[in-house]
Amino acid sequence: MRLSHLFTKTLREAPADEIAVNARLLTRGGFVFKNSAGVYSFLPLGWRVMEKINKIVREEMNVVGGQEMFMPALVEKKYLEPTARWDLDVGFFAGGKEDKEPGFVLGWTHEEVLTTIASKYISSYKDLPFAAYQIQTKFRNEARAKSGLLRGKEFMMKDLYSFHADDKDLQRYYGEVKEAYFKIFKRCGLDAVYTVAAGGIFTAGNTHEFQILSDVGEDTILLCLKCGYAENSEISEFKNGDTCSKCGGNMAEKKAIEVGNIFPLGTKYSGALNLEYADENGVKHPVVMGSYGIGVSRLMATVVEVSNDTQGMIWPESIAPFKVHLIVLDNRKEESEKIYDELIHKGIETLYDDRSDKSAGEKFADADLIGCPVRVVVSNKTLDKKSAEIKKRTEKETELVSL
RNA sequence: CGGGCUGGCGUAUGACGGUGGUACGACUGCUUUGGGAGCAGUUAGACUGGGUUCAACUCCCAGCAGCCCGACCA
Repeated sequence: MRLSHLFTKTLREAPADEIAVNARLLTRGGFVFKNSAGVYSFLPLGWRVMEKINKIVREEMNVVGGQEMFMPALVEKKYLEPTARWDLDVGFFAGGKEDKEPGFVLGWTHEEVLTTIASKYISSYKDLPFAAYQIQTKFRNEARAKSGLLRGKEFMMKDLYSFHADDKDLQRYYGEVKEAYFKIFKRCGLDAVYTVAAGGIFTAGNTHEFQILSDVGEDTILLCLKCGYAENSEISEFKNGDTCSKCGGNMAEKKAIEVGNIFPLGTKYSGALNLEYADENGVKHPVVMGSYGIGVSRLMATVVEVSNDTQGMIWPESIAPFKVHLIVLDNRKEESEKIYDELIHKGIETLYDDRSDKSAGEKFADADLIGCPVRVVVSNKTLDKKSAEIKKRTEKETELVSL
């Protein structure tokens, strides 16, 4: 991609009304555009990052047998009435202007929708287990959108749902998804803390969250500094400084960003929506379910929050919009075009700053802001030595490589 | 949803209640290219609606919007 063709531009200053680091940097870099509070567009650079994250998520979901699908954003009343979730004050209700009552809600979760679909196809123990997921925009009428992309009214989520014959099989699968989640966050450059939490409006039992330690996080967790056991403060009986009941270590209170969560749902939804299967003896049982979410847009913002410096974002290679940011100085276009073609030919994703009306300093500043892992400079200075200069975003030193 | 703060070009600011300026940015052209270049030209602003006043960007009220705190929260 040539910077001269990219329709977005970097901004020298962040908008006055963005405080959160993720929103300031993503906006300045031209990754996102705030349309309304808590409602963002993903611009070409931001969408590339989003799709890289989604690709990682897909790969790991497929490893645990997740079947990708796509469900409607418009969820009709009849789906949520059986579980008494239609009247919850969570979603944006939708209907025609002349309708007396809204007939739909913009989907804020899809347990009921998929359970209803599954009930048409699942009837025997032979049909179980299975798991399906989607990556889709979710809509929640947040009373208070905040912190840039960390809490929005509209956001990207990966939601996986699993269906089992019994609780034992659910627990087996739950463990597999847990491991898949750790891999996803690791591949995105994040260390997640597995945290015991409350079920909220999804289940009566405990659930588990994946938390990324960060002072801007809105969750507070109690984390054992020795064994890593963690509980969300909303259910924890630990206090800062207490002794860990698992290993005797020290429990520390930490702020964290919740990037994922997994729920052993049991039969709450299958029961309400008549999703049953017949066992080997022909006896019917409700299907046992689990659901598993990752806020993928929040994940992107979280990476920015934990990986940046005064100059800009620092993307891990796995999700960077481009691997290489190629800069040409002194108008040495002929040479830089050749290098660009070569990089593209080798399949190396390259953002090429071919602009001839920008100063060297501005190009460097933009490269630092956008935060691709490797910067390559071609200039009189490097070409005199028949070379190009390479610098990693995470390092200060540059090195010359011959052409 | 309760509370607070804020509301003027993209950003930062100046103007006593009396003709809305300036700097940076952005745009056009030319000259430039190793850390946000130079010259010239251009662009663009008082959230909305009421009220007070001879006169409102300025004061008052309401609404709206944004941010922040809290409540809430897959």
